[in-house]
Amino acid sequence: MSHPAPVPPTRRRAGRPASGVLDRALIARAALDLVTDQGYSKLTMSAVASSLGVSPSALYNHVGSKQELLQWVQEIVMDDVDHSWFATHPLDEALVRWAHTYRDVFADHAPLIPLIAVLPVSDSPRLLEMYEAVTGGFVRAGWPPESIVPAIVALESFIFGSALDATAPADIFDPGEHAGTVPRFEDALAAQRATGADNADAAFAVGLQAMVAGLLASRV
Amino acid sequence: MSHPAPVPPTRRRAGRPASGVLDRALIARAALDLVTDQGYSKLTMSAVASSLGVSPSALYNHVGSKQELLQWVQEIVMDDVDHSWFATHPLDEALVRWAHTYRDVFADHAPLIPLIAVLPVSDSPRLLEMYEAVTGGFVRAGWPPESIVPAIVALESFIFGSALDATAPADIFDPGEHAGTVPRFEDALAAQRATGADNADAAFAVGLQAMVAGLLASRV
DNA sequence: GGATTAAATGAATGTCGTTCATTTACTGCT
DNA sequence: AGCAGTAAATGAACGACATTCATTTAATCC
Repeated sequence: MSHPAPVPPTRRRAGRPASGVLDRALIARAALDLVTDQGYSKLTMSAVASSLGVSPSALYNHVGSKQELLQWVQEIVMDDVDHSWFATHPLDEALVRWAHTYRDVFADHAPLIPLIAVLPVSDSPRLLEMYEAVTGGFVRAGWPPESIVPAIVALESFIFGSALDATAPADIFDPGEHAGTVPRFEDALAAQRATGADNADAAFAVGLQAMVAGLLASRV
Repeated sequence: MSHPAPVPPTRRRAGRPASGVLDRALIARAALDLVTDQGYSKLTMSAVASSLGVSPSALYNHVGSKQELLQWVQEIVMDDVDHSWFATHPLDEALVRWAHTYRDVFADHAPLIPLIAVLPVSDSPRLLEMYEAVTGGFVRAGWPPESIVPAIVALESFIFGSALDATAPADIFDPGEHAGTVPRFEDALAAQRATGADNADAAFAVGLQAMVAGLLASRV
């Protein structure tokens, strides 16, 4: 999981080092590793710098801001979203596969969601590549062009929301001190709990099914 | 919109003031006003304090943290979500009404989304009240109890995702420098644009229709 | 080989949320 | 009425952070 920390035992003296110490790939990788084993709350510029054996200000020779660094992380992480099925499978199956991998990736990277939801795609070639693949799936299924983007955005919205939801504690719906004041909700909750299924997972599965079916049925 | 700033012209001296200066309602209101006319980026404890004519540390006699203050804002804002139709209208109509108001509210309060998506409902009586109303709608429509909570969560996930999406700039999908590399996507984009409809709004409408129809059709 | 540029250090800055010692007034008890 | 305890202000201070800047050193370009 985590890479060998390339912290040199001897302190580097000021001035440009003989061999390049940093570059975009190294910094992005260090950030991702940090996130992977310590979470986003520990992702600070200082922490990234120290894991690279470098002072924080050195990073700014390569990256403009922490925001930009987060975009680099997003780019890497995006690789785990599988859009390959759009070229080979029926649209509904491809959508389900895509949505599941997409949601799983961002459930592990929830803090990126508010970022990516608002990020211009031109800043992220891989995002663009993904959209091209997904669009291809709709086109091959015979969808009218003007309905494709809204359908993708609707699915993505559900995916992002579900990824956020997946990070919530399991007992989030426990009425606590207000028990008894919301009887129907408590019934429904108990019945759901009795199924043994994880609530977030069940909601995602059922919602995805519903939306895909609903979209394909209407093909507005 | 914004209330008269109750900043006293004369500086208060240290020590407990004769008449209560702060309370929960005042602080929450000040925060909401600040957000309403300056946005979340300007919502700092200092700004809230100064709009109340008080020093920042004074707030901490009433609120435990900024997080908690955000929860107070969320509670107020939640009032604009309309769940009244669940008692009076067919389930599908009530869901659409509810979802629209819910999404509109949080489109104006996007920074609250990551908070509420993970907030224990026991911390928010109004949230709980809303769930009771929504659950009532499903019950009256004859839904099996164990399917209700997942359906609500699925809809909520879509709503939160759509609210985030609504805050994105309109030209977010412009391929920019990568124009030409994603032809099918660019076609779809152009066709959508030609409809004249706002993309986020179209996506929300079509996604909501699809999910509601899909859910009601399956009633898992 | 000299000028320019790139890339490091380390000190410094500014913004925030939050804590703490201190002061003052309200409240409850006897 | 008087006193103890608590509540609610002030203002100074702290600790994280992201970010900037002056300085130093090495690579690169002409």
